[in-house]
Amino acid sequence: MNIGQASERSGVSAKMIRYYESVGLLPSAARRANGYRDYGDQEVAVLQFVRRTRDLGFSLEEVSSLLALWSNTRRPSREVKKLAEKHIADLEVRMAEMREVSKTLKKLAGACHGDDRPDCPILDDLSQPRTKRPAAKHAKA
Amino acid sequence: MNIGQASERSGVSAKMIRYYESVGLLPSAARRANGYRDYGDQEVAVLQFVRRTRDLGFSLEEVSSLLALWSNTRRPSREVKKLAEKHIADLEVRMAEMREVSKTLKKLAGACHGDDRPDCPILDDLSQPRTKRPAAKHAKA
DNA sequence: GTTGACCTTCCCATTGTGGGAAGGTGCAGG
DNA sequence: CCTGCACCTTCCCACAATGGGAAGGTCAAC
Repeated sequence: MNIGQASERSGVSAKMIRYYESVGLLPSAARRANGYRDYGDQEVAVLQFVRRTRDLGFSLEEVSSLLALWSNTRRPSREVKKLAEKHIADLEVRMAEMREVSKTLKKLAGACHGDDRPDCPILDDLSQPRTKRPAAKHAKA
Repeated sequence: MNIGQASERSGVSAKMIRYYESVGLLPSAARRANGYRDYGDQEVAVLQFVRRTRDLGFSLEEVSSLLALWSNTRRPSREVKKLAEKHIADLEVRMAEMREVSKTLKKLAGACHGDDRPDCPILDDLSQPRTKRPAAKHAKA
């Protein structure tokens, strides 16, 4: 089947399928005489796996590792679990950072009248030379 | 003072100061005869404001709006509060997505022995053609 | 006058995705 | 047979925000 069909069935855009192939996440697809990529059910299954793994927030690098484990029938489940737990820990860290920020903002927003008047504790806080805010060293969130 | 000093005092890297200027977040800095950018306490205060606002996770576009409000003494605090609340809502959405994913992964990881054996509920789940997983439509996290 | 610490601009890489151009292919209808 | 449309191909650009680093100018101290 063509890439369009594979895209539709897997939920991965054609653009992304080509990209995944180009960065080596996926093996080079078979080509037909006209140069079109050709996919079978097996390939679609892989794409679906990638899609779901991405949906769970794993990076492409992690997806790559999971794909390798998936296709290795002698993998130790330990490896898989380790990746999952690392990702969970990652999520927890980011959620904690976000929770801190959210808490701070809620407190500030709660103290702001939010009317026509210009005085605003939010801006006041942002103007503080040094804050006692939890020092979000790398608050990506 | 030079950009290095301003960077140190504001906590914004020299690289970023130049970048912020280049994208119009900050006005063009004054230049000395030798072409070096020149900063005063006022500029450093702005940089600190940007830094703290970024630390709270606002995008550069939002920082830009907040800067404008900050320097407008006749702003309605309503505007500021609105931006803060939008950002809070944003965080809540992302945290909710992450929580879902985290919950799913914890359940799966909990069911995986994590030893030398290859059988693994995590991979099994990722292989499911269609999951009942909360359909994280755009789980960026 | 040389060394070293600054500064300048410019380009590249990151992560993952989409948009779009320019051109080939293949099928259906006229 | 030709045209049009839908599909495919590759290639480049853009995003957001940041860092790395090259090539070159400047300045102060020694």
